Amino acid sequence: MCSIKYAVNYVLGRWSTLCHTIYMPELPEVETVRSGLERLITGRIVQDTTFDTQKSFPNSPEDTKAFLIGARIKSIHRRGKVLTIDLSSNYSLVIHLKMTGQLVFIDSHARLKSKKRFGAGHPNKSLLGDLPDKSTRVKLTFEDGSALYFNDQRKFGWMRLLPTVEVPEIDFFKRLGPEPLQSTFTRELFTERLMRRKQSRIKAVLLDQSVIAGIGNIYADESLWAAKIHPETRVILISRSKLRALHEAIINILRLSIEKGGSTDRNYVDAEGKKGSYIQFAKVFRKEGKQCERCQSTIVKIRSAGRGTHLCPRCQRVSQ
DNA sequence: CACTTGACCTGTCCGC
DNA sequence: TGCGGACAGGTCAAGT
Repeated sequence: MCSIKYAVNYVLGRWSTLCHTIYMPELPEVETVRSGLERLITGRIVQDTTFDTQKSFPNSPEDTKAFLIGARIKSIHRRGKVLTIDLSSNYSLVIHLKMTGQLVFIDSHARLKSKKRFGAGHPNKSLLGDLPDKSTRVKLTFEDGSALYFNDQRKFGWMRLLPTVEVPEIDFFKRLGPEPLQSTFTRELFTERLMRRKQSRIKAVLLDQSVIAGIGNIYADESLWAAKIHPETRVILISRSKLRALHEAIINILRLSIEKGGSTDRNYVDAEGKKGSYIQFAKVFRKEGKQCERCQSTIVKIRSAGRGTHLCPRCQRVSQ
């Protein structure tokens, strides 16, 4: 699979290191996973589960099995980059995919044709091979023989099983900022959230999940390019009109990406039967050395907020 | 308070 | 051909 991908990218003249630097799930990717899972596993009853260690489930193995086995999948929600699967046992599975986490659904009746892989989607050979593989951490088997796998190469992701009523009380959710795609995320709310961090650099603020939920490295860079703001600009120095542009850019880019099924790789898109992926529309992310489509300057890559950060040095000036 | 660094991990690429 | 180091980046904790 890797070699196919390399060949395709090479032939298209779009060589990149896609094979190992895979797009991390941010809000649009997690939303795509959510809607896919909703369609595929809602109503199914968990028959059995296997999991690697306590790392996947801090609950005792006995509790984990007790609250999972026999439970029916009621509904699936997303908040920021986190998924919550509500079960009829009144427990919920809370899942953060972090960078390399995937949820793979395999239907019992047509194994080869209906494999659905969600998440970061690193294109290793297991996509064509069988699961579980060495990065499988959790497997849920349903009563009809279908299964959901949690694969996570780098093991940064986590799952928690806890009473549904306690889900909003976990620290992660308590700290989380507003959902940028809800109608309540107005320009006024956006400005108010940003102004809590007046002296900080805008990129760091956009990545801060307690300010706004769901934005990661890709969408931070893309939004800042769209609004013509340098990532290192301090919030207090950004003009009113550019803040307005940034607010609109965040919403429009996240929406477009969800429409495109997220920024995952070609294989994932094929598995979902969608024609495009958002990353093909990226203007700056991993485009260093290429021309800015607005002004033809060369896009550069710097480090900001400890992350690789892509920008057009002419369109996005530090203070203007 | 703002910012940086390290830790958590694995796989891949690059230079020697 | 092999090996070490850099790098990818979401989040939290600790240090400056």
